[in-house]
Amino acid sequence: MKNKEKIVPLDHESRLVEDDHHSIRLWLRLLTCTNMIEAALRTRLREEFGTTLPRFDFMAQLARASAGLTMGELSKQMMVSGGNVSGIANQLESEGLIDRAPLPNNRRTFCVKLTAEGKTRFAEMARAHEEWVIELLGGLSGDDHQRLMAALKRVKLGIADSLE
Amino acid sequence: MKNKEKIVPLDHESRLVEDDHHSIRLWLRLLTCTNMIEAALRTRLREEFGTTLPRFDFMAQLARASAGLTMGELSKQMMVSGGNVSGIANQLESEGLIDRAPLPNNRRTFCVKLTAEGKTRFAEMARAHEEWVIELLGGLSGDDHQRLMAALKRVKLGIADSLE
DNA sequence: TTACAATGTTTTAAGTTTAAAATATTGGCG
DNA sequence: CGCCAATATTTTAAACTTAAAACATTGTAA
Repeated sequence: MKNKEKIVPLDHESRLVEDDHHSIRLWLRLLTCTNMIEAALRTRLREEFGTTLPRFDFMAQLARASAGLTMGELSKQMMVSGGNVSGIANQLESEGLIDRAPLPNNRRTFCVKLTAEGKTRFAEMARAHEEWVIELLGGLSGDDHQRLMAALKRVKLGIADSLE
Repeated sequence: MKNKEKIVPLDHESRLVEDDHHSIRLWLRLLTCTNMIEAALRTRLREEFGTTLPRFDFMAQLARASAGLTMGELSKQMMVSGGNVSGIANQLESEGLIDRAPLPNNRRTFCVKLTAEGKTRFAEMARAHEEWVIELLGGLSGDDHQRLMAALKRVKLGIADSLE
């Protein structure tokens, strides 16, 4: 374990070895970028608003759906398990930020919405969140943005395809 | 909640509304792609090898460090807490997949390595893992790969910059 | 030498997350 | 109607994760 001449930050790409397939390299780079952004957003949400990324995400889904969403829809959109959204919903409900109303035609489900206070609180967080993301991705040119969006769209479609 | 004419998979991008900044759109697309790949890899590692992503990651770090690593080095490279690697190491050790050998000159630390069985098991998993990643990213052309790698490199550098 | 700061790891307590089992409700079909 | 599969959600158990405290060892400096 000799000293390195240059200290470089370690991350998932350190896992690479010379003969790894280029798809593995791409995947690890994708993972590193996402983890870095997530870590920054998580830290700031905790420090500035005393909340977590999953809770912000939960509220963000509701902010976009003024008619409300069911637990199942929230689970799918957030890409987390049903049990997970149950837990988050319990927290947000006990803090008065969301509201679960029964649906008349189906007693298995209910309609989850932001309360008035929830909307206010989310609006503050969303403004800061947008600034942070713009700052984190601000080093990219407009061309980079467009190319990345297009390439990631193909990634997304390719993944969906490969999962049948 | 009317029927859609076409069923599309829901994901983080469902959070978007018309006036979101393009950086937000890019971030959510990045997050969606990463989550989809992670979920697929996690499921397959569990189904085919009865293991988890963190355990795979731990072994992957050791596989490329034939001289072994200390717990601290593993913690840094995996970007997780020390307590976390301790827990994973206990599991893998009790399964005989890794081995902790004392270092003669420093009794605080030890050298973690894959056992012979660990190497064998990891090699099987790594082969499958590489296939899965290639399959998941297989929809991309060589040009796409190169452009994505380059653009994500700029993303990574930009993030590092914006975090001082 | 002794004290004490620094280093390396584990333990602890609290919280998150998942997969799977359990619960409750709906809808179809004999 | 009565049964049973499908759907929607919650609960449970186990694993993961972190921050902070505890523990052990090393290095340093009075």
